[in-house]
Amino acid sequence: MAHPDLPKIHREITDWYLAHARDLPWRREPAGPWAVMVSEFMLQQTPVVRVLPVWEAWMERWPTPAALAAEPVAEAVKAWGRLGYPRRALRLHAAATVIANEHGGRVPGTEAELLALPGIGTYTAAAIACFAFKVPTVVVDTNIRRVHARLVSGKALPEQNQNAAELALAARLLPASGPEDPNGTALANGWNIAVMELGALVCTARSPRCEDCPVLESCAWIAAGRPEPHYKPKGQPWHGTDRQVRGAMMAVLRHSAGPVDRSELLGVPDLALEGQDPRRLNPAREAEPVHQAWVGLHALEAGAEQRERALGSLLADGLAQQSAAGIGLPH
DNA sequence: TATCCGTGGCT
DNA sequence: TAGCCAAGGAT
Repeated sequence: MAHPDLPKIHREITDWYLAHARDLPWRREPAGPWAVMVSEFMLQQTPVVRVLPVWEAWMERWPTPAALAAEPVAEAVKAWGRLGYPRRALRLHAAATVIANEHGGRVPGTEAELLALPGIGTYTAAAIACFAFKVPTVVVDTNIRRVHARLVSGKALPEQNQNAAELALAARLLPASGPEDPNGTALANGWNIAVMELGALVCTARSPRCEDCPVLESCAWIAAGRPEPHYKPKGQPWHGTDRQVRGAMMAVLRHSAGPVDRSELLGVPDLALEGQDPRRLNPAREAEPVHQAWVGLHALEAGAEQRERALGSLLADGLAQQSAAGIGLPH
């Protein structure tokens, strides 16, 4: 698409958004910056449908950064549940603590300030600034990159690593300010969220619903005959990895009332103890999450060395803490 | 810069 | 079914 009719594309995509956008709670008034920030942390690499219930409970319990900062980080990790990447819970709690202590309890509104907070990188800083503070900035996430790659560059997928050219393209595509919107605020905000939503709902990675696309006629990828990706995406191994072991250990820690015995967490189950530990082996309590978490951990094929390594990394990350009582969630 | 970091639904 | 993929960040 050498000379895209940008005003036309802007109108088609923003009109599509007005008609088809999901009604997400962090987009509703009066959802404030904290609501947006919590959603952005949870949405890092996690689908909306899994975030929704956790976000609702989180905002109910911790309606402000100060409320979260006032509680032990273990509570954040437990409330994070099974969203995955629990380090995000640590960082959200840490960011809330900085906000409470250094920003008067209010989420800062500039990208530079946001970028300085733990767990906030380029994307999240831009997203919070744009969505919560209406800053007309360039937002680039995986959805937006994919839409741009297809619509403008004629490729099936964006490059594996985001590069300067993509950022420049995103900046070029941003609607310019007009007489009714001198700062370009509403236009930029509406455009960013609309393109992201289009990528999430229509211009999806695997089975794009091109028949529902508002800019099908302008799409360079369609014009090129929908060529295949020019590379093979790298897989994300799981079975047998340290991550799998860490996940199983975290499940045990999340569901345990207090610290657990280190050797037990590492075990290779001690058959002599079976039936004696009410936390994990009492048949009457089989249905309890903590029991299932223990069973899941012990069922892994990982050897002692790998379990040691996984636990060591959890301790190093601050997701687990060692005390005289054993291994528990951080305080 | 390449790799690591969870979880589960979908194709 | 096995792999792919999801509003990334830190190192």
